[in-house]
Amino acid sequence: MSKLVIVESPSKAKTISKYLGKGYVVKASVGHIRDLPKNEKVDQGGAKVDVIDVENGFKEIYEIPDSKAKVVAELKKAAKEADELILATDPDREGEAISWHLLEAIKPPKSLPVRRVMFNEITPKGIAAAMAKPGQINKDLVDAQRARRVLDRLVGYKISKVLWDKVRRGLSAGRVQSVAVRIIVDREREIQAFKAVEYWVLKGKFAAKLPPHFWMRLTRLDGGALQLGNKETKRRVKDEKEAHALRDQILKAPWKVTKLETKEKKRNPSAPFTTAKLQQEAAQKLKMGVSRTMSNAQRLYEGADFGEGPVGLITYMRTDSPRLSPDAIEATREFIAKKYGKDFLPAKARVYTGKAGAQDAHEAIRPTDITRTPESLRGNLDPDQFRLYALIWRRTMACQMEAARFDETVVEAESALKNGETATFEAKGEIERFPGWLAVYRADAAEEKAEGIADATKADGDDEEENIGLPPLTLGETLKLEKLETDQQFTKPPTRFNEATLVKELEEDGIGRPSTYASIIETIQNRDYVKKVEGRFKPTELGMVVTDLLIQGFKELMDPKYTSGLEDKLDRVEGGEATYAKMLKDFYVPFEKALAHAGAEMQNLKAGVPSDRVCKKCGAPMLKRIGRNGLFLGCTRYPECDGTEEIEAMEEPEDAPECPLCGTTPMNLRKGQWGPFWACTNYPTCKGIRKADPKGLPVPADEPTGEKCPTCGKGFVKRHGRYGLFTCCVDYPTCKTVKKEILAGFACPKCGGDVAPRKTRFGKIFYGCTNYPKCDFTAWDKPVPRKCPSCGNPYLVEKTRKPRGKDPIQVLLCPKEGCGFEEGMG
DNA sequence: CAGTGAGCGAGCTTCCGCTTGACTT
Repeated sequence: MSKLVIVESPSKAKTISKYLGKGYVVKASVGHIRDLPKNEKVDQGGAKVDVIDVENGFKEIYEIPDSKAKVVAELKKAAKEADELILATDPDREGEAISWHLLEAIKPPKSLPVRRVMFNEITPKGIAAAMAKPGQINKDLVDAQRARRVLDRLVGYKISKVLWDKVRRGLSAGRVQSVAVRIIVDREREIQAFKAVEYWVLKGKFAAKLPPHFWMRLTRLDGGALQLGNKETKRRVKDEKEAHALRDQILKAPWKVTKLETKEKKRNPSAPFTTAKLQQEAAQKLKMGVSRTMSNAQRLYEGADFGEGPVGLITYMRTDSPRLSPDAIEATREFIAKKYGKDFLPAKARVYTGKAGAQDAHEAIRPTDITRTPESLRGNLDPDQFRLYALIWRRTMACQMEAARFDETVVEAESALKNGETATFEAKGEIERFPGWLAVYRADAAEEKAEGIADATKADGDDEEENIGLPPLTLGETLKLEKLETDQQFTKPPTRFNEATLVKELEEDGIGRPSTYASIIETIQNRDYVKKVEGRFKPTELGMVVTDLLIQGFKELMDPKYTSGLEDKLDRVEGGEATYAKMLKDFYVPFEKALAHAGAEMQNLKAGVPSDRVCKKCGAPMLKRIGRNGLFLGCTRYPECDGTEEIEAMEEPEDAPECPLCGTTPMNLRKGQWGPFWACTNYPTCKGIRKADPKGLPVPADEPTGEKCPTCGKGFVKRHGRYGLFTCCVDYPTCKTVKKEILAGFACPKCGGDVAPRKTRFGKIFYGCTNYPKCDFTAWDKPVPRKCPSCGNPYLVEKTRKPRGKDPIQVLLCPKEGCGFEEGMG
């Protein structure tokens, strides 16, 4: 007999199993095992049963989803064979609920002792300490999770239904996704409302007694700070005239050093990585997207095999805490002392604590063994994982090292101008006195450049700062102004969010969790609320309209601060100050009112909502409406007047084609019955069109091959069809002559006929014999006429393999069952 | 290939968080 320990993650189960040794069986729940049913339930009589019984204390139904049936069955079986059940799910709200659900699902006999154990750190010491003081499930924490779950379901499903009714079926809304879209919409509006302000920057090149020459900027006029960036200040050199007048005055004035100050400045290292910080840094320095970062991190967490079974290389990658275990701090300090010397080690360990709202179930993301340097892993990891590991290793090392120290010198030169104003030039110079933690980032700087890692020392500091080499100077020393430059500048609009900066924003407002950041980004794009333009999020017209409607109808929920308010309420449930039912009732009463109001009053895009546009045909106002092809403007007098207009011009790819009939360029991208196509700008005078693929990219024109069609005598062309390139008669499809080279001469292995690409009714492409239905040969992947060197099968197939975190690769493999032959392509 | 918007109304869409593999017409 043994004790059954249940954790959430299979990898964690492996590690803990190793630490606990004999007498324990460690298994994983693989996340949540029960959930609210996805759809409405009906009882035996066919009557609807509420998943959440609002009238009855919000009593909810849970079920085990099909995908989890196997796991639960296994856990049940293991529990039967155990003499003790130890629930060791994560030490947070969700983890507590998983433990409770496990008990409810496993229903262990009364005779089986059940204990709840919390591992705050997966180290031998941490686990031993946790096992020594087991407790029981905290029902208040479970209730808080239930309340969170039920509230999210009520909000998500009920508001989504309102959108189906008012805008379009299939749309969705939720506490997290709708606010994420709102943040992007708000930023877009700021950008639209932004008006650039002109300002001029004056820079002077000065010479002192000793070289080198140095540049100073004019920073103040009559003591008032000048505008030198987006930040508005008292004084602004507003145009060329003013800049040039100032220049004339400055050139005539005498200059000397009026201030010379040198101060020591310290720069401390950043805290260890949380999920959000890792995502930001990986985006900035490795140009790695959020989901790629997470899958690479997952691989590092699951570990690599160095011959003694897999070893996890980093701690858990979904965490909101920058906390390090005492063991890890100790090990890191030891290693720093050994590698860099005592000078680089602060007298006391640096301690990082999480934000107040953080759930702190896991440590920061750090290497499991700090002595495992990136160098020692080179060649054992694939490039992405290596770069990510190096990023994590350095950040962890640096966080326990001494501050970097600089001497910062500020120089000022002041002079009274002829017009009575006092002008001040200023420059800052910086000299490094001690590198401290920067040493970690410098070590292999050259090598990393080759690997495409941006200069890591810069990102923690400010890019704006100018590093000017100042000459030795003395106070009162005369300076010669050798050159004066005037630069026209404009204030810059705010930038759109990219994946990492959006996550940063969400994290700061407490919206979403480390495990969901990547999926939030996916959802808001899948729903067509936002799309990426040059890697940054731009709301679609749909996203803006839906956001506006939701703000009208559900103001509180759409506030970025809503989630933090919710957290406070959940804290009260966790603390036993409020019950599950009370908390939900307080939320639901006003919510139900808002729902009813929205149902009755919310504008309906199908019926049309007023716009500020006027019909070009008849002058009547136009309505913003939604149809099969998205949003458009339609005349209020429809059907008497059928005037319509585009709202959102389609994204025009840069290489707009030339009209094949009249040569006009560029053509317009239009939406037609069968998707986008290119139309001549002179329509309807010229009716030239060009094909476009579903994304709106122009399909290359037909290329004459020089051959003659044997059927009609006209020329043959290479044409880009739905399934790619094929050769056919120019008159296709009038003349249906197609050259039989669809699959590079590949003959059907069953009947010797041709094989052509086909589409299933779901749109998926497969390859089938042209003699269908007489011959039923089909293949999912593109067949290649090459005999399998392993089993002799008459053909191989081309397949794209997508290794996690890596770029997809093309491979050739044998389709025959059990053969397994595979080779890489090019 | 220059569209889309009332009319009938089956059965369907959708949330957030926790965690990893899976097998299509």
